[in-house]
Amino acid sequence: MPAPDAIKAWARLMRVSRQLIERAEEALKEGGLPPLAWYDVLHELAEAGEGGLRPFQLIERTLFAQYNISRLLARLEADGLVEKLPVADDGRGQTIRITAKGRETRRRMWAVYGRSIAELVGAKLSPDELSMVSALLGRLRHPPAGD
Amino acid sequence: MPAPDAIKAWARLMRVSRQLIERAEEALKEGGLPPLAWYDVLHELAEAGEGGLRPFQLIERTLFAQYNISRLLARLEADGLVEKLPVADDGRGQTIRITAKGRETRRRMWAVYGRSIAELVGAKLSPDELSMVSALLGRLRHPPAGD
DNA sequence: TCTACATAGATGCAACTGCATCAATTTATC
DNA sequence: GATAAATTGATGCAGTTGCATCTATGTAGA
Repeated sequence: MPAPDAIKAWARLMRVSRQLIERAEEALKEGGLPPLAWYDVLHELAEAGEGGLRPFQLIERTLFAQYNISRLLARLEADGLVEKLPVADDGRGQTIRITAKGRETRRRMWAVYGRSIAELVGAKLSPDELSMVSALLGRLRHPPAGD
Repeated sequence: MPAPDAIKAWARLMRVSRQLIERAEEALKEGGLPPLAWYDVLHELAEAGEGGLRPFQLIERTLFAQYNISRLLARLEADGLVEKLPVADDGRGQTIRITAKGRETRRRMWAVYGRSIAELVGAKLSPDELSMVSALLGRLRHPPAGD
């Protein structure tokens, strides 16, 4: 039903993303570091700064499922990488803040993860091609991204 | 460490692929159909025809882990979608062949999956852009694909 | 205010994944 | 041909995910 061009692009997207994720996970594992999902959360929290983020904000940003974030945060807390603070004006919620140890872990992960990105993507395409990829994929996003 | 362009392309790739997979899985689930992974295997087996495929060939084609294929095939067999045949010249192995019911399931899955591809990708980019995506992603593959 | 409804987050249970390892062959080496 | 090494596929166990549901709190409407 879809055009052959669309099927091919879809297939490439599926296989390449799977392959790249696997490579990046592998590199982290070899470095004795936590999986990619931890990085995503630590990254968002690091960017958020001292104010931290509510779990539901992490869900919006990372696209992880609610129960997934809930348990991931429990593991991160157990490892001392984040802390859960009660939030003043909403008794249901909590604010998640990254700890110093969390920042350190994120830094060590980035040393490996960043290298993977550089090798797997940065070294394979020219700057022009990279921004072309970003632009085209941005159109596939929901909602579409213009840049 | 990687260039900002590379990071952005990577981030887009990660998020878009996650999002698209989720949408496609969702559509299948709503149709009361099995998950994407089943389609991948049934598709390969349907293309292989009566000769079938060895599990290790499926691993090469789909990039699933060995234990994953092993158990997925057990489920497919339990559902009567594939059959396992002993292979003459190799006592260790087996040949997996899709059944009529398997072909039928694949067809019903494609009706939904194909529509997802058309909507999520085919409708978002022009034919030129689609082949551009395929070409660029092909370069990220290992080994790189030329076309 | 009382009741209904919505939202934030956690959790029991079943299914699935990842890891390590196993058993059964086949292939290579001597 | 005998022994070691490699390959094929399965599986026990622990950790994770998905689903449904639950508790607790907040919000809206009569």
